Amino acid sequence: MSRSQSSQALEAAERLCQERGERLTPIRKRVLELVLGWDGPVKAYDLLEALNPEAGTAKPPTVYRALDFLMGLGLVHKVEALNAFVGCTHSHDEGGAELFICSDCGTVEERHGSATPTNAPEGFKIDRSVIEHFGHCRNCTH
Amino acid sequence: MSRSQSSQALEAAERLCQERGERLTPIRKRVLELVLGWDGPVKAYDLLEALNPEAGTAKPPTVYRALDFLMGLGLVHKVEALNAFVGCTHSHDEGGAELFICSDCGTVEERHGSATPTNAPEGFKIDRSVIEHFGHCRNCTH
DNA sequence: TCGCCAGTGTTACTAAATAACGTATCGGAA
DNA sequence: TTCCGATACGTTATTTAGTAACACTGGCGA
Repeated sequence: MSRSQSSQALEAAERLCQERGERLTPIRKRVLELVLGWDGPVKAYDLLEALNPEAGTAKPPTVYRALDFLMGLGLVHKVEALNAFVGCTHSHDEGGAELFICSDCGTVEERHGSATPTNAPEGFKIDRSVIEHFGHCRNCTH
Repeated sequence: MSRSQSSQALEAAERLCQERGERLTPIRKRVLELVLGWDGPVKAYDLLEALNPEAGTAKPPTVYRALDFLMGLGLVHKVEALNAFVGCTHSHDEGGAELFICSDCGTVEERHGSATPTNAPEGFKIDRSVIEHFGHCRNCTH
């Protein structure tokens, strides 16, 4: 993610927290910065490592709590198939993201598709959808 | 999954292995039986536990190897968001499944939707898609 | 009969995530 | 001001998930 996108997302996060009466504490902000600045999806334990030279004593719950918080605000998405996390620059109120993940360069594109699939079982009420496409992005198919 | 579905799936597995020159060994068959007979998605370590009274000394690689084999044949799918596995009674040659998972009763419905989403980034070539919908099935919304 | 190879056994380890509980800080009510 | 409750964070320990690496075996073809 580019620097400008990243800082925009940070500002958006500040605003979002203000609106909702949530606190973007230093740890949370730092984790968000790291996720946004990371090249591709990032593992929780890599975040932990990145966090530690500065924070010193961060342990798994620290980073998982921050990630949970950020996911709650929709600022970070989890890539379930990778056990990894990606930053999100979209302003999406509701609804899940549809992720396109390049297996070569690791970049993740996010789209917001139609919430309801055409072929759901009758009467099935969807709460949350996980949609992750793995393949090769435009740059990597050349 | 009902008993008849389960035994049909087992027969289909036998046939499929025959066709492909693969061997449905006792362990693989037993794991498939367990997955098919399980009530909802099953965790690898639960399979391991279920396996052990009989096999005695099964260890993680045993069950993961069997699951990998069965997934390769499309007889089992992994639910990425749950780190769990479900049996598959469909005969689908290619293409990923779309799963509808009831958070109440745990049942999983499998559909095979349109392979290509309408809103993929330009030039993105999809290899594999993970599509998992969580919610409430018809029976559990009443 | 030899040697390969797929399948399995086994040990050990890495990675991912959470439970449970203690501590600090801050803002509002008494 | 003091106390209280809530929220966030620190810390220890444990559980859950998955894999690497190597040894062994039994069948099958040369």
